[in-house]
Amino acid sequence: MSKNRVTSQEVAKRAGVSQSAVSRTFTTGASASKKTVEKVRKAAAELGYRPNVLARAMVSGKSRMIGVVVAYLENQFYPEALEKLSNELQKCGYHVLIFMAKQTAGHIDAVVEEILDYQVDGIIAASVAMSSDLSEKCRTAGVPMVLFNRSQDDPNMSAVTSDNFSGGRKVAKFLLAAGHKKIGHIAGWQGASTQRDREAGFISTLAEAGVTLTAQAKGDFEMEKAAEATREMFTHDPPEAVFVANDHMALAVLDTLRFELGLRVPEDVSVVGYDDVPAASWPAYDLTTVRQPANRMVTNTVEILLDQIENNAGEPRRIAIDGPLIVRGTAKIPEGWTT
Amino acid sequence: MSKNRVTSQEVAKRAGVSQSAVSRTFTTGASASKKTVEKVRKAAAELGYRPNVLARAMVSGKSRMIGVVVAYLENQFYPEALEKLSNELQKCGYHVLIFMAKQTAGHIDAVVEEILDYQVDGIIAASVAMSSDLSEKCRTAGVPMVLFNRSQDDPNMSAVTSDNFSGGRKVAKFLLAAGHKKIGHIAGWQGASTQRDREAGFISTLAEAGVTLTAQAKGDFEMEKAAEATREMFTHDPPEAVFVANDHMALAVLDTLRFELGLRVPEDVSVVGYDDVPAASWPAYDLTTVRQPANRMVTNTVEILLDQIENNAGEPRRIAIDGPLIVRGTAKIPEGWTT
DNA sequence: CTGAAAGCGCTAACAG
DNA sequence: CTGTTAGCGCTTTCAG
Repeated sequence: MSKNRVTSQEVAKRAGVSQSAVSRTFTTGASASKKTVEKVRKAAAELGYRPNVLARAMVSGKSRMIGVVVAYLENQFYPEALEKLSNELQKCGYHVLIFMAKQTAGHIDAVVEEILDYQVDGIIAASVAMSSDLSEKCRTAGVPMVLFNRSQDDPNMSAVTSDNFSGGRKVAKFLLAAGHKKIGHIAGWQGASTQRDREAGFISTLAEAGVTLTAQAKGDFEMEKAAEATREMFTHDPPEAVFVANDHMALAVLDTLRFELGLRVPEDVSVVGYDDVPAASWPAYDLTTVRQPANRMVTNTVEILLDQIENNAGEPRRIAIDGPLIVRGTAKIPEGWTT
Repeated sequence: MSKNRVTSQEVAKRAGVSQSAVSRTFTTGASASKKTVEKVRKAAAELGYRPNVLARAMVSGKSRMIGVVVAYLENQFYPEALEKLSNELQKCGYHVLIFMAKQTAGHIDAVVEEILDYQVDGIIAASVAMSSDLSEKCRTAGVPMVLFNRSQDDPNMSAVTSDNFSGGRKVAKFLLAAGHKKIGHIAGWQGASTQRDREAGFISTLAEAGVTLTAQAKGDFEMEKAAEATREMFTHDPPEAVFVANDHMALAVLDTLRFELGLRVPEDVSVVGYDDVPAASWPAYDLTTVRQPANRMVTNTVEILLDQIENNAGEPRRIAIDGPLIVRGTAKIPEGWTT
């Protein structure tokens, strides 16, 4: 039951070549004669040899591991993103070392330290806020980091998001076009840039039309809190329409409205979410929402990170990808609405 | 922008001790005088030193990484399990290297090879079938593996599942007690032990009561296929009740029944699922189902694996944890039914 | 193109 | 308890 990994040394002996010859045939970009390669491959196959990635990492300084920090796996958007991220990275010969973070500031610091201990080549921070201290630490450690679905003021931090401001605008325009006047907003966690940007785009566009929010509440991106916010909001002076800061909360809002408060959607109230998670398209919800283009967000994230790693491409980049409003059944559709 | 990691050597110099002294103060179970430890800790803190996990892994033969193979992240059961798994492992000082597997046989082999390349200390295979070849390979490599939510005939492979046979029985008894006679089953992928066991428990219990399935269809654990299976099943000779092999499919079945076929649940048809994923309790679905005790499954999985790793505990273990039937609103409740 | 030799950063005997 | 000495398995100069 002891570790029985075959070493390059053993392969070398069997192939009748030096250990470095073995290394060369398994190192891309190293030169070895056809004959040598052949002998080595044969011996390796017979022995079941595969290079030890960790040993390689030690000397090359490249572990081919990417640390991924995630916080909200209950929100369907993240498992989906994680899967795509992992697949994309796997395709490029990297692998994901995963870290669950609690949203408490201290914990994230600890988590990043741990990640760094593993000598990852890069870090993807999904849905977590990074202090400048931390990003500074990663920079001095020479480990590039890109924020996924969250952006930071820090100008030398790369970030990929959807265009949340524009998304907020789209929702406002849609609701306005439908003739809604009394409009509410159920917000996520204010510490999140996504929340702030969506809200800013939403409110400013409303303001341009002379409309002010009649109700506002915080759901902190949690279902239970969103349900509670809904109860409160609809007890007093119910709005005709609500923009919920993400789908995860919107599902709870919908359920609360329908099954607890006995309201009809969209007849009594229009609801719009954000993300377009899988559940948003399930008939039971059929949620009108703004789509975050997960595929493109992932592709861009990986591209930026690998660029940083492999080409040491200097400038941090921040990308905001535009996503469409997906019109479904939870919000009144403006007359003559197209697209 | 170059890697600037501080080494134990540098810490040693600054603390005025040998490099091994530094190693000792950071190695649990090594002895160093209070004084030395103090000096070293101080120097380390000033320099921001942290041990390089990979280097440590090289010499100790322990990477403190666990490879986790996952296939169905769309099914809410898995993100939940993954999160718990990762947290539990993190608590024990291990970290998760994640691998997405496609269900094609060849791909899994390749994936396991890659995992092994990273010198993981153990492997958790969630929802994937392992060939005996593969498990054999892991065994010779000295890397213990435990199957999560899937079990294999191979007697020297550890596995943790819920008691799927018993779960299937519970569903059958419940449906029978409600007086249903025409009963259908929408199955998952037959290659999965979970599917086979749930079905066996279900059908055999029905048989004991002299009841035979009036309809049967395959959904392969996919929503779209489950929806298609539902359409077909309810077009001809609709059953009064259906047992769907997991919640993920059951959600699609419910939507198809209600919004496409115009049937009322549970008035026209009773539906029971399996897993008790988060969405099952959302009011829009309110699905009656059998709970898989994710927490206990995870705890057991980690315990078995670490036991194997740290104590080289020989015998493979197979655990099937009993889960309760969660009675909610999608199935007719038998008169006088308790618990 | 190829082998010999020098480490990557760390832990684990081994003497003292 | 402490420093010295070997490596872990591999890539990468460096001579040939």
